[in-house]
Amino acid sequence: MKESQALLAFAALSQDTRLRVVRHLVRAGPKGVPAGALAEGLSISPSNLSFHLKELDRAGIIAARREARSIIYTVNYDGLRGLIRFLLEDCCAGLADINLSPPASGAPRSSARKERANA
Amino acid sequence: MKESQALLAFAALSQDTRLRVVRHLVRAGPKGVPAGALAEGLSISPSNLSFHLKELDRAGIIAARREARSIIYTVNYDGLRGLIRFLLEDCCAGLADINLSPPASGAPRSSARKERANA
DNA sequence: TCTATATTTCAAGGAATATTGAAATATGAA
DNA sequence: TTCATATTTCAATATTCCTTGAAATATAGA
Repeated sequence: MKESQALLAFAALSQDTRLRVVRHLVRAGPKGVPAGALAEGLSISPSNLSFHLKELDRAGIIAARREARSIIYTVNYDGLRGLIRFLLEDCCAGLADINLSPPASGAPRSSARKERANA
Repeated sequence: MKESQALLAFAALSQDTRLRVVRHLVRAGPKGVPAGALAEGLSISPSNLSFHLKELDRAGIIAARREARSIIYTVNYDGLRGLIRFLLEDCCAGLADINLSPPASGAPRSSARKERANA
């Protein structure tokens, strides 16, 4: 994932309504949710939802398919995976000092120790 | 990590200058970088850098310590870890359908298959 | 074809963010 | 204390983003 793509994705997820859309879609799974139901579920106007859906789509975080009169939105798992990988590998863990376990008390030479020592 | 905290973090990382600051600090490691050197390295004005540093700090992504006349900035590893965990657990992988390996060709019932089938 | 439904697009205004340069604060040295 | 350095704060402007409501587009059924 290129940095510019990551910027788009972060921007997409940095807005309350859009984050709620994503979580809604994640819960729904691969079968997806039609735009109308989303707007209902989140209590926002169709036009406003549409604006945010376009943003999420542009960022590669969701996908759309038409089904009769409805447009069904789903999460784009590859897109989310790419963003997580960017955070882990390209952006932030060049140091390998990041693992996902909670900061263990007996952890060896973790930078978190230094931070606490400085507080 | 609360959703509101995640929103702050995404917003913090969704801006070009700030993402560059973070990557710079990650490269520097726990010893950190003084604000002046950061401004030089990124070719932005001290005042503008300061604005963005405050934003990153507010989001819990960096930490600061004073050392004589300089203020040394470091990445806050716990903060970044928290964000990655939010993406993996709280936000997006409730489905467990996300793992970090690239979409394998023989992967079982991955939603990516459905997406390609619909393209 | 005409009508109803589902959604998007567009334009306008309002709100939040980013950039700039000047002034303020904190530290250390002469 | 006075001066120089390192950084932040502030106010003004510029830019980008969000919301709203009205009009446009696409689909399906009578």
